[in-house]
Amino acid sequence: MNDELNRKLYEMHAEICKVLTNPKRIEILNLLRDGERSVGDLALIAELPQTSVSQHLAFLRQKGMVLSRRDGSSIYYAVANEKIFSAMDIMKELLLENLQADQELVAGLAGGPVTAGATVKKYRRKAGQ
Amino acid sequence: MNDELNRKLYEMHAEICKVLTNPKRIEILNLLRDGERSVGDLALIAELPQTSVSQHLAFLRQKGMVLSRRDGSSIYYAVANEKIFSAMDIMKELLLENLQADQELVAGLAGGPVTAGATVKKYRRKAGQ
DNA sequence: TGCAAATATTTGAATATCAATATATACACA
DNA sequence: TGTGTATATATTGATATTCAAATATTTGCA
Repeated sequence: MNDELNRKLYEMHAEICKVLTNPKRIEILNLLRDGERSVGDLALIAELPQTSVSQHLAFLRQKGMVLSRRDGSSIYYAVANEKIFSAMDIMKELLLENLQADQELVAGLAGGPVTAGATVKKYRRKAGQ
Repeated sequence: MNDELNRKLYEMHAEICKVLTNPKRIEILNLLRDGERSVGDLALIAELPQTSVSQHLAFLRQKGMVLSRRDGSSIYYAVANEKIFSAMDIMKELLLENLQADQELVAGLAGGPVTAGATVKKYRRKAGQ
């Protein structure tokens, strides 16, 4: 019955996560951690072309992740919901823990096939490539 | 000095977040919430072609988000780090809160331009489109 | 009104992603 | 060894994303 609705929800869920899949957007969001900033400031600090910053801000705005406020000729952006930082932090932790696991895997392989085989036998991490 | 390294980190951070930007991957991850499942089961439950499930699992595996274990002719997948669920949950909360905010905005606009104007004056939510 | 600064939007080319199809591999069992 | 089942990989065409360059809009101020 609400199969259709579920699918729609998954789509929206995936869609909003796209906010975090561009390195420049992540950098911009990080710059907004300690409060609002103007477009020009963001461009200056991140060393990005204004037009690029503006594009990413438009995207973030369209997804409801940032709010904008005009003051004179400048426009200030702020994060709409601080929860985005929690999500970012968790994903970063995941990234770092994965990197660490990979490193341990490599170290294990270097230590000889016998012990290495034992540590990766039950579950396979990153088969292929 | 580590400007280059920072950029690399942002890239990897953005890259790992791609795990969450496909509705089918989100559904698959949700199915793994209560433990491991075989590829066939996942395909059956999610009503997706096996080849599609396999592709998404390969992607998740390549990003280190799932581990696989072979048992006979079946291959069982499990989430590698439960933190991914926290990130998913937060993003979903964000989504729902945004939907709610939009709804309130619409309700405000329907209530007449005077009060509506007052509620959205300071910060702008979703300018354009 | 006209000009400059700040920001936004549009456009096009390169690249990435997706789903579907076809093909390949690994295992179990006879 | 041969066959069937489970899973993986490769390819292809359609669609989406990205970046940068050009252009447009808004505001402040002379």
